[in-house]
Amino acid sequence: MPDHPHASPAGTLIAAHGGRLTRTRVAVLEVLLAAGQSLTHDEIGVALSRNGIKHDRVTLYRTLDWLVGAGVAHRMIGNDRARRFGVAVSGPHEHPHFHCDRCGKVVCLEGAQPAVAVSLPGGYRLDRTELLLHGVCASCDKGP
Amino acid sequence: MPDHPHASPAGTLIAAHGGRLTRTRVAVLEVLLAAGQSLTHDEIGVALSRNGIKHDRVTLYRTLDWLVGAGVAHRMIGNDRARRFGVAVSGPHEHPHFHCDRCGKVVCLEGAQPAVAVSLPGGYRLDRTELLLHGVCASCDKGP
DNA sequence: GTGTAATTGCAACATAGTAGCATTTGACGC
DNA sequence: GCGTCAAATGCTACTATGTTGCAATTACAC
Ligand SMILES: [Mn+2]
Ligand SMILES: [Mn+2]
Ligand SMILES: [Zn+2]
Ligand SMILES: [Zn+2]
Repeated sequence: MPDHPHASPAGTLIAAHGGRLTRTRVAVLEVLLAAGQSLTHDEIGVALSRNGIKHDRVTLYRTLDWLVGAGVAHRMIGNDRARRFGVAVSGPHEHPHFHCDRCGKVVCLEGAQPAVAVSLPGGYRLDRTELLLHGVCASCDKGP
Repeated sequence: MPDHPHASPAGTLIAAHGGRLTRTRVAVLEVLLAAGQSLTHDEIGVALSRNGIKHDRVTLYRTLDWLVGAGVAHRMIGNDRARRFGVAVSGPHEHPHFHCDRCGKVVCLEGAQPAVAVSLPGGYRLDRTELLLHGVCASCDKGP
């Protein structure tokens, strides 16, 4: 719908992955790019509305699925059973994450995943490792 | 309901944590002790039924919550959004876990959690770390 | 045995996500 | 620009997983 959607970094990213340039797709990716942390489906929906983007719940789910499938975004499940989405900056987010066990917030941490030396049972195939630090975030630690 | 529920390891464990010895509680813990892996609420329910233990869905949820609160069991969330429960053998399961991204199965791995040297943002409090290995389990790798 | 708080069972509710299908639209060739 | 058509959308239902409120039951201390 914008005159030149390709002009934005979001549009470029989407096009680079062979996806159609749709209003919701671009808007969602812009939200993810602007966010400093992983966001839930709901949080993204609220952000879209704030940006004046009318959208459907299901379309948003499908848009997020597409972004993940295309490798543009990554998805992780929080202790609150909600999936959170973020831009996949370099590969499938090979960095540790912090999960706030109070509010569910997830933040990406700097630094590489530690080298793992764990032996798997026979026949098991390893795809990737994930290091989670669980605790309480700054705002939850203060607040009630 | 059994004549001497204290006689079983399950009964002993529950009593040691100051909990009332109820039929479902003992039966659930026995299922967890017998399982070689973490089980979902549903899988535990099926196991109970197979053992002839009539039970209520909600009671099972509450029983599992109690076991986790008492530190007898631990709970983790899988990529399929289902919580899985296992006996907490030594502390809050300080060992790595393997998650099958195909069927959701979770298995506890031997070995200790690697020492982590990640710096958290200011004000964040770290409670525990969790190392997840993602991949495909042996049965999923064979089967369709 | 009795009293009482913990536990259960049931029905209703909540949240997060998925499926089917008719309608709309982005991209492509002209 | 214009027609074509698969990809994407917007609905409406539906599923899976877990929670709440409350009256009835039960384990256990006495
Ligand atoms: Mn990340
Ligand atoms: Mn474990
Ligand atoms: Zn928090
Ligand atoms: Zn599997």
